[in-house]
Amino acid sequence: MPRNRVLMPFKSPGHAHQRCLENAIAGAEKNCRARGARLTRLRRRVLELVWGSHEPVKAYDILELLRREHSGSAPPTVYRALDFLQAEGLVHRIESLNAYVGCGEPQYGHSAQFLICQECGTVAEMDDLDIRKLLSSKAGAIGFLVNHETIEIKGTCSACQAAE
Amino acid sequence: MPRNRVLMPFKSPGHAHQRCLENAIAGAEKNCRARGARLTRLRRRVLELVWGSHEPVKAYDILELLRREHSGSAPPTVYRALDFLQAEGLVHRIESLNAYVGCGEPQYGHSAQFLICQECGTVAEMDDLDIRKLLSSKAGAIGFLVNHETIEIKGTCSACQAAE
DNA sequence: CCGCTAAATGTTATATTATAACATAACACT
DNA sequence: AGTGTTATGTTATAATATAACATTTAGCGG
Repeated sequence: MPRNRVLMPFKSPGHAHQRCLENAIAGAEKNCRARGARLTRLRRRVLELVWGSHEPVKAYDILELLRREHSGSAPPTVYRALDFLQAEGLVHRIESLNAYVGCGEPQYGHSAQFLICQECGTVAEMDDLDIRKLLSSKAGAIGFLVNHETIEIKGTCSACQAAE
Repeated sequence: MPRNRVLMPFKSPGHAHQRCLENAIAGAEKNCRARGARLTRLRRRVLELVWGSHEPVKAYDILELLRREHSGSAPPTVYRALDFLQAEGLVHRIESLNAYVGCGEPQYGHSAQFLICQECGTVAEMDDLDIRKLLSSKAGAIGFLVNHETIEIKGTCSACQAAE
């Protein structure tokens, strides 16, 4: 496995999202089965809604969609499902946006680096060992032991730069 | 100026906080005067409250303190002051905590890296060029142009490690 | 100093995000 | 089927943040 990868690239012209989503769900099913985690109907549906795009999705937007399918949905419905999905590493929370994105490479509680395009809203996920190593070493230089990283980078993706 | 620095170290045993706070306020006054920004009574007071400790302070905690001094305080009072202070680089918002910390080295809109101790709540601010360069280069590798970084690292500070 | 303008603050209301607490239902295991 | 556990439903409320408009204050040219 390459040590530095872009887990979710910015949409290429030919991005087949239906396929992308199906892969994500299938992967999630497999992962959960392997670990004995229960990816229930509701949780899977929330995962699908988060994966609806490569843009961050807000909890209350998910709620609104859920309510169309099942009127008994309420905030806890969504937040509990998101908590589960996060714990399983199937989605990530973008702290600076109060929103959620699907994870391209589920891994129990791993952290990653997010590139957020301020023009189109698309988010790419990197999982770069060099970055983690450098942060760890810089923190270590003042005796700090790293447990978890939140790295969210805002800027302009290549497609949007080209479009200017 | 050294290119990599820890702007706010974890509390050393002898940390003289009164002095630290006074320096911060004096520096802010100077900075604002130099730039024609108006550090009003209210804004300065909010800055003092944020600098009350090296732990992140929440907007509504500031509000409660303000109300003891002036009953006409309301959420916008606090959020406007915080917006100003952030714009001037005098405080930073910690996205993952919905809270604010004073900035040790005010600089118009600069970004930084935060080390947040999960034991004692103390936050240290680093402003490390190597980290910025690496992030920029890794993002650049997929054509992404960086505008702003949010880097918040949670873990254990050296004092708390020693105390275990 | 006066009056004008722009900026800051006051005030009321409300939007947005998230969790507590307890009831009910579904599941997994014997 | 019985029982303990996990998930979901339901109601209420907490915590965070902003909109919109009124009033006050500061800066500045005259």
